Amino acid sequence: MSKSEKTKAFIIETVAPIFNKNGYTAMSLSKITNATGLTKGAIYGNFQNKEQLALEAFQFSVRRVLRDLNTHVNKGKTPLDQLKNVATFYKNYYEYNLKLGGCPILNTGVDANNHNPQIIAKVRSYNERILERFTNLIESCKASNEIKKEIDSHVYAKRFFAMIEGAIYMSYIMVDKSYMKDLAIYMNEIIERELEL
Amino acid sequence: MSKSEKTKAFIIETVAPIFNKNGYTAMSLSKITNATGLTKGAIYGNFQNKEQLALEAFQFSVRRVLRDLNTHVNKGKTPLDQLKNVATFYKNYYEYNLKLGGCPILNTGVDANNHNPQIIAKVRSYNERILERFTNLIESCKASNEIKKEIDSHVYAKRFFAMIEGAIYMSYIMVDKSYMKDLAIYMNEIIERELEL
DNA sequence: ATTTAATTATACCGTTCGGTATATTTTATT
DNA sequence: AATAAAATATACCGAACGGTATAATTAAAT
Repeated sequence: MSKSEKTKAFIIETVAPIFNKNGYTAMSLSKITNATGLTKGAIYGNFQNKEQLALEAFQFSVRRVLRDLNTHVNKGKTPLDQLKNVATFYKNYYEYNLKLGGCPILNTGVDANNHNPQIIAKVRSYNERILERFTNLIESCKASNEIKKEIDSHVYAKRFFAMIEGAIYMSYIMVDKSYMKDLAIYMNEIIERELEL
Repeated sequence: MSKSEKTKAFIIETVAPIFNKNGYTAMSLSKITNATGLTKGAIYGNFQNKEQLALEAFQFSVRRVLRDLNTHVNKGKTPLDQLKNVATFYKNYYEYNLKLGGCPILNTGVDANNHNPQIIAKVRSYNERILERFTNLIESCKASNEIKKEIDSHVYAKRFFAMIEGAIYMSYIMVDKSYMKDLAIYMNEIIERELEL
């Protein structure tokens, strides 16, 4: 790992929470240089421009979430266990993202919408991947004979994803992690009541 | 209605969508003067500063939503009808807020969080009012013997509100109003399956 | 150890930022 | 119609904006 690769990574890690908390426009270069202790020369030596840095900072934040979500989900032995692990992952999501200043998918999505086409395209693409992952999980539950065959997996994937983002919004705005705790409970209830055989 | 009251109202109406789409920081005074066709003199003659204008623009946007929601809910004859009307109100919420550039409660909340204490306090206060309204509606359904007495009205108020905001987020980010359509269907299902006697 | 290349710091660019003092225009009052 | 008051336009402020050219420094290669 070269020197520049290290500082590049350092800049991204340091800037990611600023971007996530303040959004693109309010993430000024002075905030970036102050937070990193570096000068503009170092920043522009490692990134094309502010937008490129914002994009990589967002990717850094969201990849961490997706990696940890995936790790947690994969601990489940059967597809149904894995689906239920989606719910339990979000149980502590409020605390999990406190340092970052909230969920990058929610914050960056709302911030970039109507505003920054390149970044919102990335958000959309990540959301599609997550939706696909949820859909496939539900389909796998059908294949393993753990849930009802007549369930529309895409409809439920969308419902779960929307419920998750809604709970995240509420918990961070109201400073009340109980939204995430209840989401885990309720999602599990839905799976057991509506999906399971 | 005096001249200044008219222009003040005009400025707020014109600026509200800009603020809702771009957020506070990106709502620059040049955008404001361009959109209104007025000069800074007119703006600062009617508002203390940018923050005050942003606050009044947000209030204007959210009051419209709350007024229309209330009107629609009140068309229900019984409390249960009214509760179900909450669901149907959001069925067309995507189209309803298209011109505004999305839901002010979602956009302004996420934009102002970690950022603007005064505005986020307003968002929080509106959210509390909405939560209270939902809770009271569910309580009324109990009083009119339309739903189960053992239902925790506060828990369901929070669930519904979170589901609503989540669906709004998804619909606007993914440019897919089906999230709102399905929310209306699913919320109604939940009421009938889990709440009703 | 010297040279070369990569990396970071400095100083500056033009532009835009939010905000204000004052001049001008428009509206209301007499 | 003349005057007073209110509302808007103009011109400007210092500061901060994103970005760049170049100088200084540090790291890697010989």
